[in-house]
Amino acid sequence: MLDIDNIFEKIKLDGHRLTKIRKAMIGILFADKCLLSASEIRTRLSVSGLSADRTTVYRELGFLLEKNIIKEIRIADRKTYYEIVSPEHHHHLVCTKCNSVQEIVMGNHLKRQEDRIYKKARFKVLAHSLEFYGLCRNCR
Amino acid sequence: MLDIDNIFEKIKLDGHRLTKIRKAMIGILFADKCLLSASEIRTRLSVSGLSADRTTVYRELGFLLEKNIIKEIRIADRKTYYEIVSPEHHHHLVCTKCNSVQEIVMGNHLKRQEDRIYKKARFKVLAHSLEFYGLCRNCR
DNA sequence: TATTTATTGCAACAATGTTGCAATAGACAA
DNA sequence: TTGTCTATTGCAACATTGTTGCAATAAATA
Repeated sequence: MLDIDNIFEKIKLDGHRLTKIRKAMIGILFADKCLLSASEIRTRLSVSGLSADRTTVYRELGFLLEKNIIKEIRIADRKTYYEIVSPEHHHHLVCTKCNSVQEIVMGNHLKRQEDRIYKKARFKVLAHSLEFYGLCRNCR
Repeated sequence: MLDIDNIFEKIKLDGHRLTKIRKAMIGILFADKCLLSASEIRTRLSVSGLSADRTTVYRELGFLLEKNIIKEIRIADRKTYYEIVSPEHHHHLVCTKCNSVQEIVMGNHLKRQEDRIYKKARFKVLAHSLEFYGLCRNCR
């Protein structure tokens, strides 16, 4: 899932259509390495000359989520953000001053915790969300 | 912050009033050890005979957040939940089948990661959010 | 070019959250 | 107990996010 053309191909092979809006949305999410909200995506679409209804954007996000092309992230500002699924599992460093977001890769420390949770609480962890909030290099 | 009466006292010492709704909301959040949404809190209020406007509930939640009496948690169902601030830092195990939520205490594993983040990315972590999703003991 | 149906836009709705303003009710003093 | 002050509340009105049904449109293939 590194190349945008692989994504396009996969969608077609699954019997779906490569519409202008779909291609543009994937392109926007692919190009922009930070987190984007539904309304931000919609704004970028219209900036690039493609006006899409709110409904369409949400439905397309649902489609891309289902296809595991993007994933949803909720951070402390109460909004829902989306990002392209990347091969490397990562977390986010959210600057509470300038709102910038960086990615951070963290080894398998959590995996060990999850094993412990299973032993201790009999709870089978299938996924987790971890975000760090603080001050980025520039805002410190 | 273990005793509800300490909370009441602190509020009065700060020059604020102990209204029926305020006391009831703190009582509800204090009694219920799981996460509650704004509308759930409002429902519980009216069940206990206190009808409060939506606005009032949100304003009171804002007040309690400011006073650091409660904190906000956002989990993957897109809702915002609240819980009493407890002395022990903990995380949540959210069952994706029955929606139950348990707390889990995790030592200082993340602290070590946060030091590493500072050294590596020059990002000063001030807070984090970590939730685990999976199947609880009963739903496995 | 014609056909099929996935995708889109529109209208209408639901839930969550916010703001301004006038009315109400805690807390305290007399 | 009563009066005063002002923190708190309710109401109306609004903004944002997200969803659903249905008819119109436009990709993909023959």
